[in-house]
Amino acid sequence: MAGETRPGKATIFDVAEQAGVSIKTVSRVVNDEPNVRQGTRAKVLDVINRLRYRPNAAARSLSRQRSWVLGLVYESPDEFSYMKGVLDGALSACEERDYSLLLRPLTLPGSELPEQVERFVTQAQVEGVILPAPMGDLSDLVRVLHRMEVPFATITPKAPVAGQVNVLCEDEAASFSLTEFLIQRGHRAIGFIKGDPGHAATDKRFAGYRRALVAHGIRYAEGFVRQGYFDFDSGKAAAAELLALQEPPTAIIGSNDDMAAGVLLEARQRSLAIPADLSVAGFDDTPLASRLWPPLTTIRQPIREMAKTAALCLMERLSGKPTQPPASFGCELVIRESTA
Amino acid sequence: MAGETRPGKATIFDVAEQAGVSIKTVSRVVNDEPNVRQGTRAKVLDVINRLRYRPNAAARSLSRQRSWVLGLVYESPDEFSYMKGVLDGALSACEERDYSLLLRPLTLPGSELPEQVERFVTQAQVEGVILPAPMGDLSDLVRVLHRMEVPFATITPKAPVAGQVNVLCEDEAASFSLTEFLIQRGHRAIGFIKGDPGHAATDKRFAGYRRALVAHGIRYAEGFVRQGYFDFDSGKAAAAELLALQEPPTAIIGSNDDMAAGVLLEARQRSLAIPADLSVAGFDDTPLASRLWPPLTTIRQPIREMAKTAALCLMERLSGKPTQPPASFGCELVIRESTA
DNA sequence: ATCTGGCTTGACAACGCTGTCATACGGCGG
DNA sequence: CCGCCGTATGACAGCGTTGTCAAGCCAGAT
Repeated sequence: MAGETRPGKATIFDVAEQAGVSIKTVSRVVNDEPNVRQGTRAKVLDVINRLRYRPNAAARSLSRQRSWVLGLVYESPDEFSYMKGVLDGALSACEERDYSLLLRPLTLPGSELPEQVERFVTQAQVEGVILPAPMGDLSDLVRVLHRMEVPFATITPKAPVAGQVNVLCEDEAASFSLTEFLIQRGHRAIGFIKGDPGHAATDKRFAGYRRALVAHGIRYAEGFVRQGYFDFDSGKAAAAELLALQEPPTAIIGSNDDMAAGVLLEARQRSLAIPADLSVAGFDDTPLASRLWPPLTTIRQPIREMAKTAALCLMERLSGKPTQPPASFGCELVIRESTA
Repeated sequence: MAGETRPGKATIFDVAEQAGVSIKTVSRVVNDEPNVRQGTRAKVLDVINRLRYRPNAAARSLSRQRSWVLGLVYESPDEFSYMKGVLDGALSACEERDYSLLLRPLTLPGSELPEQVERFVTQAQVEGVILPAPMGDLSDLVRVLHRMEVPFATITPKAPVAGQVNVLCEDEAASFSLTEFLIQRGHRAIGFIKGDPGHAATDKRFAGYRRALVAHGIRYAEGFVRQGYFDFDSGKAAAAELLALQEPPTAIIGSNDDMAAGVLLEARQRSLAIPADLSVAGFDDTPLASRLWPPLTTIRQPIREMAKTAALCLMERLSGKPTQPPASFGCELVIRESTA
């Protein structure tokens, strides 16, 4: 019995020859197609194992006119925790279904964005693209994908894109419950730091905050609201303004954990005791939230599952199956020691 | 003039036909090969633009027997900042050279690791793999790659792998200078929390610490050293032990920022003032370091550049060019308010 | 005028796999 | 014994590139 002579990689021809069948039969076995006799199948599988045969992806792609490659286009923030959730979710979906995932970080005010995305998609034959916020709201980007006829899935877009997969979450409700929680703990003067205007979460979280105030008969005061950009520095700066008010708020909500961290630092520098003098809360429940002092009360969003769902739905679409829009994801209030 | 009739995607045949040349000539133009007359080249380029022709990656891979795909195999930690640096660096290299990057997170005590990696590599025709610490030290993994004849690049392995790209950094020297810095600030009782035993950084950082003590005539005390695992919880636990000593250290070095964050939290819970009662320092200069209170003194490692170098060297090797080992990277002491 | 050699160019066979279609085989009802 | 049909199998043509090799052309040398 001549062992494999190791002539580079085994091809479908080698398997066919050693198994005494045609390449087509090998192909059938490899792809689990019907109409192959038990015995034949076993014989082929045996040779495949012996030869360590693995189908060539390029050849398969070429022949089938498919690449099984998904793209993930994102804006890369310093504090990467949220994106890590997206990444993990997407990767997990890809692993399940034998897809590959390609990454494309983009810097945002981007005039060359359409070309960059086009190059990304064509160069690697990307079949479908995942667009976490705020990518799904960039009309340039969406237009390019439409023109190239590349399906995509948005994660928490401002407005769902018609004809595409859109994964949403109960941001407004979550913000409502967080605000309500603070109100129930006795807070009346609650500051709010908005996120980047480009993100849907910004509007929804703010809306939930307002609705909670109204629902509990608290007058909404514009002076307690500041614009931030989802990053530490803007959170710190906003907190500085709020805490410098004549009558500063007794609680501040940051629209994400990184901004809430900024609030914490600013408060510390003003020697405020947390939560005695000031309650602070954030959104996202990133690792940062539990590492700060005191650990942050925050909203946990199932971002990993959301991204996974986005990827899976996208794959369904690519296989031509009828897709129904995924349900909206719920969030969870995580109470820690930064609020009282 | 009949515009493009949009029959799916344009192929090299379409271009050849419209330009009145053979497909081979188009191929020459596309690949910037010599021996094409100026005029011909211009004519072809014109048609390419008009038709928005883009070469089919699968066909190209199949024909050239190359995929231009790199793999990144890593262990995915909660605190992802370090890996984000690796990711950014690798992606940047890939973008420069028109490679694609595929990710493969692995969970570590992994018995199925060899199969997982083999599947990863074959399924997507990965040409070369990047192995950030501690992946380069897993003999199972290295063995599989050797067997499959897949070149790889390690980032800060314990021992450089012969015949492969190895990117190193001056971890020992950095640790020495950090420790020396604390000594110069008057500290004599300096605690040290080691990282995960599987990482090279663990040994090197510890060695630098010891060398600095000796260099300054301070007796090394085993009691001041604790084992950690590069994560928040182990850092906090180690700090708890150190601070419970009869004569606790006046400064504690965590082998990374996440563990230092743990120290900070533990200290806080014991109502220790930082840095008055206790100085704390970390490694890596992650976003976390600057968001904590007080901001951490730490060591900045050029991980992004290191990863980029690893990727670029790997590509050189894949193109068959003679590669010389990259130089060792230096680190930088970042002094913040957690030390006094 | 002929030969030589360097540019240009094109014809055609891979590359490894899947889709299409034809063929062989083995009952089964008439 | 014939025709029919469903299952099992194989031959062969793509899929879109690139590599190989041959051929055409033209200037300069002989």
